[in-house]
Amino acid sequence: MGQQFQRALASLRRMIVSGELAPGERLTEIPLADLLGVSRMPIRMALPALEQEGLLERAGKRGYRVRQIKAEDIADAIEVRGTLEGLAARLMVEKGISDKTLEGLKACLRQGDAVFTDGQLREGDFTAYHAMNMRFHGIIVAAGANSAITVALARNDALPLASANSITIDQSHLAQEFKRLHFAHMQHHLIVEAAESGQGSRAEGLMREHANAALKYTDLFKQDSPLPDNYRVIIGRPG
Amino acid sequence: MGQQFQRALASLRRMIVSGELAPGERLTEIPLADLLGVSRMPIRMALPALEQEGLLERAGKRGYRVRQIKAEDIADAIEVRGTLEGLAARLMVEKGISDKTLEGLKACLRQGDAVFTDGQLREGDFTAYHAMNMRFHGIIVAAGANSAITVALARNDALPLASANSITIDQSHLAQEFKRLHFAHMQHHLIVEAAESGQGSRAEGLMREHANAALKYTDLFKQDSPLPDNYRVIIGRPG
DNA sequence: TTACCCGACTTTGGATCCATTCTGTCAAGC
DNA sequence: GCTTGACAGAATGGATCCAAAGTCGGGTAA
Repeated sequence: MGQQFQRALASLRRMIVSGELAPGERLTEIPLADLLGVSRMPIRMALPALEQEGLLERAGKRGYRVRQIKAEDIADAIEVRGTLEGLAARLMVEKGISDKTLEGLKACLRQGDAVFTDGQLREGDFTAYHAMNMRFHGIIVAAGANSAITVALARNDALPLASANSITIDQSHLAQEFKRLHFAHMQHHLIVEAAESGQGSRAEGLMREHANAALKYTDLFKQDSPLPDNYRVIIGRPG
Repeated sequence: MGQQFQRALASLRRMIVSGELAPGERLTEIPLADLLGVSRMPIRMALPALEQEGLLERAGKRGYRVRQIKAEDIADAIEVRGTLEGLAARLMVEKGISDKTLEGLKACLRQGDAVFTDGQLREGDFTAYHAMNMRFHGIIVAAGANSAITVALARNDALPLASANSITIDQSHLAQEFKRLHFAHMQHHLIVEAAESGQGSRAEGLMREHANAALKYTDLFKQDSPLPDNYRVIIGRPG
């Protein structure tokens, strides 16, 4: 759509996710318009969009407030993500996995292997893993060839920490985090192995379990403040 | 939100679902505003909302067009619905089904039994079944107590014929349709039996399969015209 | 002193106006 | 004859204005 609308939407989204707009804070159109230097109109378009994304909720009959994201919300979204991605994995196998898809997945495996085989942490390892991980999940969802899954996942992934497009790293325990991602990558291997063998149901189960690789960090949200400084969030855009 | 917006949204939704606005038809704001007797503003709010619901799609950089709903889209949405409702059923069992929930489900079973036990068709049977069916599915989703499932299902159900809130009846084969619904109701019985016995995984599988009770009618959409006259669609609102 | 009602102010929803951008058509040039 | 470019018309995005609805506070009466 419009330039101003896109800018307002992106700005508000960023301010909410970063905690600049505190959970529970009431948002009214005019102050936001002044703050962002636009008229009320782009704000009026953006607020319902952010409500759709689950970042805002209506405050009574008038106005919106920033939604308090609870650990439970993220855990719920991760469970749904695992279920839907599991379904996609099974459908991918049942419909017959194409050579191109299989090659794409194997390329992801190789890229992940390259990160982990030298056994030591290097600058850029996390972003490299993250990029590969997004591709891996994206390929499976696309190969599931079910439009409703794609749509449902896109909406479910609006909660940043629930999405396969973001990973959260505890920078004060890098070695441990490295092992955690390594384990997740071994799950990638098993998923591809199952898919290649035509084991759709096994692929589904593995994919479901794999979503839990992110679950550990939902505890962080039991505090109502933003993430502690030692955590780093990497968020990417699908595709 | 506003009165005019709600009216515009409802009117447009009805006109799209009924085929009054043909699939592929291009929608521009001013003619729609004139048609509904409102200003452009409510229309401008309604069109993105209908795009979110999957009833419209963007037509290039300017304007929207009515989305062509394919049989495949509905089949996809039904598969996702079965998967998510299955997840809800399992969670309901695993979290411990409450007395109130169980009693609600059993009430649905009794209401359904009342429809089928006298063995003959009566006026209002389909609407009675439909009301019960909505409650049954609603109770299970609510008892799953996973907010992401609720949200995902609400969005997935925007396609009318994919939702548990609508049933489609072939009025030229009423006796056969009666049997079809009877079979679906027997699945309800099995689901409750599994839930009561703590068989979460069995409940999940049954619920998944149960979604297919609606699948038969996706063939109807292979024609690009609206439904034949002998089909009757009953659509309800959840809650 | 407390509860209820009335009024003023704030905020949102709707309409209209203006500017920008896109699209389609027609003509000219290659 | 086909392609490209320019111009005109139309549609959208953004801003401002107006009306209606809601909320908050104060005052009065019980």
